[in-house]
Amino acid sequence: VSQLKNYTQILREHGLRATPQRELILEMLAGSREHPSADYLFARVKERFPALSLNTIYKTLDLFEQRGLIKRFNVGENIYRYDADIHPHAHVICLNCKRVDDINAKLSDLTERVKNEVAGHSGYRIISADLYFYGLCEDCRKGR
Amino acid sequence: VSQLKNYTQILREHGLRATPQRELILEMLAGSREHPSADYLFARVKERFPALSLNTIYKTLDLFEQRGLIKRFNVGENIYRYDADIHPHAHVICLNCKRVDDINAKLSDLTERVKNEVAGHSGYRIISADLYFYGLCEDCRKGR
DNA sequence: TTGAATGCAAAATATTTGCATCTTC
DNA sequence: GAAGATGCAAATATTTTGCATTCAA
Repeated sequence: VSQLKNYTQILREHGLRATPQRELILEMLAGSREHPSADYLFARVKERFPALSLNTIYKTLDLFEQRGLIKRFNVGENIYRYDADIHPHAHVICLNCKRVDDINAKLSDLTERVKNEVAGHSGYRIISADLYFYGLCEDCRKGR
Repeated sequence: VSQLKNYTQILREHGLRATPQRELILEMLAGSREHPSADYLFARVKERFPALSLNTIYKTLDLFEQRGLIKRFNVGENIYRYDADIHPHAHVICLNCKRVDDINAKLSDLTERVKNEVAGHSGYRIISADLYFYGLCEDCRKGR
């Protein structure tokens, strides 16, 4: 999602009504590197819209995903996380602090490369790929 | 898990008491290519142990995973699935019928290869990798 | 003004916890 | 016999559904 466009415009371009809640949810996702869960977004968006319901968060996120605005995924926690960066990219998860980071930019083509390799050698017609790497982040290794 | 050993022996080798429920759960996992969920295992094991509780399934599966007997994972459904094949290997998931298959044997080293590639180029110390590929299985493509 | 979005409440799904009883070693 | 496993019940966590009210276009 381009940082230069305003969110009203982006929503309309995707055939969605521009409500203040939706704009803020999208803004938070686009401005976050944390791959937030519904619960986390609910808490943050509720600060500005105290009457907000979790229902709105879930409905909005589902809709955004259906229109291709965001991606929903699961790193193995049985919690959905959401990402405004829909460009295929792999994730690294810290087994200690549970943070979820994007993979190093040097490996930005990894997901596509691996997907293409599998596509030719599988009984399936492959449409997408999700790659997750588990380990220890720098902070946790240094005991921070 | 070797097919030749009996499950009593395998459990004891892993420091676990051999109860009939555990033996059957392990046998079912080892004999299945379906990557079953807790719920599915519960239904199947309950056929032979009608008093079985879901609690036992979950406790047993957790324990098995802690001892390295099985692997727990999540293909993006918010349901845990379990696999007695602990050898690192990628999975392909049918977006239509939701079946979860192991990747083609020709690509058996894919997970390790990709993991090693990432290990050198990441701020993380990488310990493991999970690769998921989504698409349409042969049956669904042929409209079966 | 009208169809769609929101909020509130309840339900559904999956998993975890507490505890008494029973079983394995 | 003692530590550990099982079963039953209740609790927790996350997501989904139903419906009346409000809002965007």
